[in-house]
Amino acid sequence: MTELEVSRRERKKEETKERILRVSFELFRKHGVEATTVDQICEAADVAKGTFFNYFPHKEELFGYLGEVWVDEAERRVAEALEQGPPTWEQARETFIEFAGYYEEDRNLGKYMAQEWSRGRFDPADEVCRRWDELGKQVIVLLQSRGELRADVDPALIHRILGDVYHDTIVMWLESPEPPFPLQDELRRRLTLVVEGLGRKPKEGR
Amino acid sequence: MTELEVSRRERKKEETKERILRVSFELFRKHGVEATTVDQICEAADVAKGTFFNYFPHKEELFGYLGEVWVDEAERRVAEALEQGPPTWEQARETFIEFAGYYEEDRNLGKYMAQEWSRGRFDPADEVCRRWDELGKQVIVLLQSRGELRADVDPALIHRILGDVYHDTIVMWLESPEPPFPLQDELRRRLTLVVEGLGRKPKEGR
DNA sequence: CATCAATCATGACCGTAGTCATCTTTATTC
DNA sequence: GAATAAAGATGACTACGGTCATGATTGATG
Repeated sequence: MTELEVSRRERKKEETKERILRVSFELFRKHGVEATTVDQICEAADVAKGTFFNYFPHKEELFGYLGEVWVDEAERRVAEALEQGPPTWEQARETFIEFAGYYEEDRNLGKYMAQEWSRGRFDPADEVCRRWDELGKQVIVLLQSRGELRADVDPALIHRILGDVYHDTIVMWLESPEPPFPLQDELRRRLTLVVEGLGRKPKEGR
Repeated sequence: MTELEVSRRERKKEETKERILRVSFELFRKHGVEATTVDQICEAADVAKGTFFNYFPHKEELFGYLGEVWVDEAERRVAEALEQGPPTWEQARETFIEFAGYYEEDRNLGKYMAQEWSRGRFDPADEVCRRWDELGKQVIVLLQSRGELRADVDPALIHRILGDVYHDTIVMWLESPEPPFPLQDELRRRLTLVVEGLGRKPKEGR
């Protein structure tokens, strides 16, 4: 059985990796991320500490895997939305607002993720970050070319500004006392407000 | 000499605290913040590790003192600006843009401070944060009451959005390769763009 | 099956932030 | 000035993330 199918070695590797990931997120959900130590994870996954770091060079690397799953989904949904034809601003906005639902589903983990993002721990050169970034930029360019946003402003700038507000709103929501305000409504409100300066006239004078 | 003037004890305490602060920032400037260990600081300040933590419960606490000096200055400059009469949006903007000069003066330290801010390490309940926050909000309210910003939007929301863009621009500048783009010009550009959605009409149609 | 090379697992070890019981210095009281 | 109490200084110690030389497993080869 030299190359037929996956070798036992490969299988074991996959199993170990899966196991580490599984118990990690179990512990993270139960006790929080900061409160979970690598030692605990290793204990629960029944591997030596060194083994953990063979698979994941840093504790935070674990989240790369979550991110991958997440951005896959995001790309799928955007592509799906685009099949319906070129989007209006409102449609694009709603699509991105829906992604924020992730944070509502798992607030604890979301909190950590948002922090990690804030502190620049997600390497911008990292594939997940690149893809998520690209996704936003694509949509902005498309909206510009459809006259939904003014075309005389650098799309990267628009993207960055909208991204700021998006991110900050989520952080604010994560920090707000229970019960938190409706995240998606607030996102809609803020994004709309800002985008009025980026090519959409306010619907009412001041 | 029971209560006449400060006791030797008090003097020594002050001296020690000052010495720790001084050598800390020396080392931070020379080698960077992350690269400077508490042990090194203690060595240079000639105190035991425990003593350091008597004065500063966390390594990061050192920055509270920088922040205080900084926000004092900021308050002074805003008050001074307000003496000239109620500000236009442009004047207010310029005042705040000038504060960003701090980051240009000491990029290394600025980098760390911005990171710390991003990662929410600055306790919002902390006095420095509260004061800096208050400063921004005051100016927004004033601008609104002068008709410089639309009054039908929650000032806290405007404040937050402008704060996002302000902060993010600084972070982007800190991360940009040398030589960095002109920070203050970029701030002016972005803040203006965003504020157009908050009550100022664009000067040109799209 | 025996041998060998590559790969993977292991836990002792390191550096760093932060804690704590203990000892030292200072101010007070007689 | 000796005794005492309070405040402060100290460094050994812990917890945690991360490294690395070494040993065990696996797959390939004759």
